[in-house]
Amino acid sequence: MTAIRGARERARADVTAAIKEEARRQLADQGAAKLSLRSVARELGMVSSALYRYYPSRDELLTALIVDAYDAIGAAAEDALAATRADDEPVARWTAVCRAARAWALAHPHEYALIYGSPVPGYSAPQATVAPAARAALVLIAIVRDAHAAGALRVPEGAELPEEVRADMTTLAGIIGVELPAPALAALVAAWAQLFGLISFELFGQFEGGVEARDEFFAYTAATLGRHVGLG
Amino acid sequence: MTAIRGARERARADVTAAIKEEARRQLADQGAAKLSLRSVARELGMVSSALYRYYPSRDELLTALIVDAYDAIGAAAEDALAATRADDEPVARWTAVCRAARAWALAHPHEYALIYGSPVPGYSAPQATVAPAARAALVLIAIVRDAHAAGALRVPEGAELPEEVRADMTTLAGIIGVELPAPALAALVAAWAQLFGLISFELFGQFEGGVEARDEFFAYTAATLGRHVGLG
DNA sequence: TGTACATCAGTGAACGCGCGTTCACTGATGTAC
DNA sequence: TGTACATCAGTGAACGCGCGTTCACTGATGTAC
Repeated sequence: MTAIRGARERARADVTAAIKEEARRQLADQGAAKLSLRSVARELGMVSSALYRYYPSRDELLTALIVDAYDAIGAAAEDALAATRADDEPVARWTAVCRAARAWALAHPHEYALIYGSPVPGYSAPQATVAPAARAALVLIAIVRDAHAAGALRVPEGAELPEEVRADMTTLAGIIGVELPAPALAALVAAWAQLFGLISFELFGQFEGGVEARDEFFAYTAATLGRHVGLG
Repeated sequence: MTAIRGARERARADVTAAIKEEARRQLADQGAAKLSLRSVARELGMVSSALYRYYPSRDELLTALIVDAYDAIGAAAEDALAATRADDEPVARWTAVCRAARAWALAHPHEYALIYGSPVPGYSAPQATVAPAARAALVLIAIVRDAHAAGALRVPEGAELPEEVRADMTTLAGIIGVELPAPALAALVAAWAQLFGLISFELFGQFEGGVEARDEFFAYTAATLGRHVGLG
């Protein structure tokens, strides 16, 4: 009876989801280091060993949360892009996406720290996290690719791109299937890292006592960053 | 007898240093999360409670390590600057300092993560860490200040600086006692965060599979960053 | 429709681990007269 | 120089905590005939 089997499977899916949800709640509250299978089980009124029917280890649960976090910030970036109009200035679209990423980070500091902070000790990210991790970056890439296709991308001026970096960028362009001049892609990769540097510094307290108008500072800097990538 | 009192005090200083040294060794090996008073004591052949004669709690020991880490990367930056010549191009001096910071981070990943990664859960940085934290940043500031004094600093082009940010930068310039136009200082603060964004992305594995020629990519990007700050 | 069997979610106890911190103590080192 | 006292580093036992994971089990849910 597929309907009855469906019932059992649905129950299983429900409990799996409840476990992940409670785990995410504790992650958001306390951070990854404090997250334990036992406390998740306790909160759900289960015995800790029961969780092993759903996740074979703490690391697997952590992986699920990491994937979710990458997906969440990726979705936030995608939504922000979708909310702009195709004929907005590229740099405006860029800034909108940057602000969305920052807003998500400020709203979910522990989840952000889980994916962009120091690696969790003893945990090494499995293959399953690679694709979700790229999601937010792909949104930035799309903006630049569109601008380039529309002939609205300036070539980044400055020093000659080193040969090895040019090779990396050519390979990378092939992998992600996007046609961009190597210097533009290099600038984009750098900007991507720099964007998260800004967010991390703010979130991890390095701006404390130096920068008070954080929203304005970020918006201004993100726009500057977009212009350095060649967006007008 | 000051000589005899000196002996007891010297012994105390020795043991204090040995504890910190062993703690740093374990931090470098395993990361901050795995660092425990008990294992430090074990390694030193002491009983765990004996450490409390030297550090009143684990957090105090952690604070000492944080201060040391900031001091170490600060010293690396200062040394790199001192190794350049005053008549080198400002952007070359800038790049040298950036590379030194990166080299230190690559050589001391766990110590780097302790100060620039996610905050340690349940630990809040005391006042004592503020001054050492600024040390590396002051080196970058000095380069830009010198260039400005020599009339060799371009004013960052681009959008008008928002009023609130201008105010922050004016205040900040006063605090650190440096005469720089607000847009230049804003670009500098942004570059500072972005520099550590680059280092963190590399160290925490975000470049995995995308950027292989890391040395070249970093050097190129650091130079570009310096030029964006207005160095020529 | 009814019965025998298989699946599988959840239980409860246990293993073995390591942690930070407190406390009463011993015994060596230093101080004052 | 010698003696009585104070300081203080280090000991060892204990408290109380929480963790991840394993394992034999019960009993309800689903399956096959």
